[in-house]
Amino acid sequence: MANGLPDSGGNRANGRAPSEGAVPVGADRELPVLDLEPGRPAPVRERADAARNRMRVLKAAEKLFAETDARHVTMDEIAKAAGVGRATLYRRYPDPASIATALLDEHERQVQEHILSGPPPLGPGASPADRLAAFHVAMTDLLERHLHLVLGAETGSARFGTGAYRFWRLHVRMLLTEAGVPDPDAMTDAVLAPLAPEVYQFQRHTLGLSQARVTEALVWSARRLAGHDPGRA
Amino acid sequence: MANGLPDSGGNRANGRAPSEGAVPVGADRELPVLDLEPGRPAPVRERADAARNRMRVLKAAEKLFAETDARHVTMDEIAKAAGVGRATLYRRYPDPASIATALLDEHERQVQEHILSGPPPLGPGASPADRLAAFHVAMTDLLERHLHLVLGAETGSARFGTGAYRFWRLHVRMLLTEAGVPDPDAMTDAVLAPLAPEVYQFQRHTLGLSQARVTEALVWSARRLAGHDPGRA
DNA sequence: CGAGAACCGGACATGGTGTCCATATGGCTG
DNA sequence: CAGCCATATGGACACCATGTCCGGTTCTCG
Repeated sequence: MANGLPDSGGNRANGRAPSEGAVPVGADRELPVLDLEPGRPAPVRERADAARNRMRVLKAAEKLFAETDARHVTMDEIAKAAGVGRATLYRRYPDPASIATALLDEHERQVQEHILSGPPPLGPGASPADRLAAFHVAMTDLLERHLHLVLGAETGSARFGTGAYRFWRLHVRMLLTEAGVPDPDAMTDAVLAPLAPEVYQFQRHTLGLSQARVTEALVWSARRLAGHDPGRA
Repeated sequence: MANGLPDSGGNRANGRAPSEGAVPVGADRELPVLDLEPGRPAPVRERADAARNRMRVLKAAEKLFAETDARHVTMDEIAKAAGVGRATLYRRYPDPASIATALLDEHERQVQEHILSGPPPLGPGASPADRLAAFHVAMTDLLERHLHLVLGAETGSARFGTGAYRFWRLHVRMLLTEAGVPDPDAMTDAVLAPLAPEVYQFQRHTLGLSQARVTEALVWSARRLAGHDPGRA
């Protein structure tokens, strides 16, 4: 997975607000995430040792996020596990969340591409209700497979600063608009809210619900909200 | 507000899970929150200086939560602002969240009482759809008035450990069941998710939506989900 | 093959956490 | 009313995590 130079260029600047304003570092890339250039060869050619270390870091972080509570993974631990110094880590990533984001990036991008140009019902062509339902299926699938990373990357309010969230938001807003839902701007975040990683974790692991039940509940609710409405109030 | 000895007895033990299991301190009180005994006079009589200090702490914390980002309020700041030592704070509250919880407690309790025995549509007597709609109105009202406290108390996954959440969950689950919604256990948390303080804050202050729009979107969606369904799938 | 740039990681300063213990204070009893 | 004991108090301590800096090392290009 971490073989396609996932972040050599500048995709760590995807919008997490560290604390108060003050644009982090490289505030180019205004696009949500989405920047479909398969393999641009990095601005100045990455040094071999740097690449090797980045891979080690990514691999170690992946492991840590998976094996321990992703929300309490620390830069120190990652550095130790990867066998590099902390400063080396900070050179590339400002915090654990951005490492999780880097690991998550390609998976999210994949879903995004399917949404934009894949086959229906996830891609264009189906009815808004069907697309919204398919979106929920895809998202719960993503959550199920990479929950630890999502917990590491998009917890709490950080979620809303993510480039990924901007993308999901745009998409859902469009679907709700097409479906004729009253106030799409206000509805969108309500529709997206159950996909917060904390909610999914609570349902799956505290409540013990199966993935299928969670997914089906969301699908049902998607259809109910965006489906043809035979005379609503 | 903080005049009725809001927490002299033992309501700080309302279920926040600090990190990993290990029941905090006073694991009596298994009830959600709800413990309607107007003014039981505290186990052993609280010392006067203790009472005075607790009031000072509560007042200072309230101010801090309101004036600065509630999620970054620290025990140190509260102690300094209240003019007491840190250890004094720790004696009563394990972390800032539990202080926010204490401040929030009576407001939430009030809503809970209205739900249990107030007039319809919030209280018993109305249709499930109407009650769910009224619930959302009451909740957004609570969020609007005390967002800073909720952000301090129920952020991220902490929300789910709260006694309050258990109560809301029970109530919504019942309404959804009555309304004939398919899998209430899975639906409930999806319905509750948009009421997470981070979501509300994002809608109100990042997006700039009015309270009315947010509320109405939730009300619409509540009716849509729990309303009479002319032949659902 | 050598010079310069990029990278590395140990060390430092800072700030928050949670706990301990000697001291001060309040409430009860004789 | 005085004295005692339990409780409350807060300064100090040890720990952990964060970010940053700088001297030394390693790579790449000419």
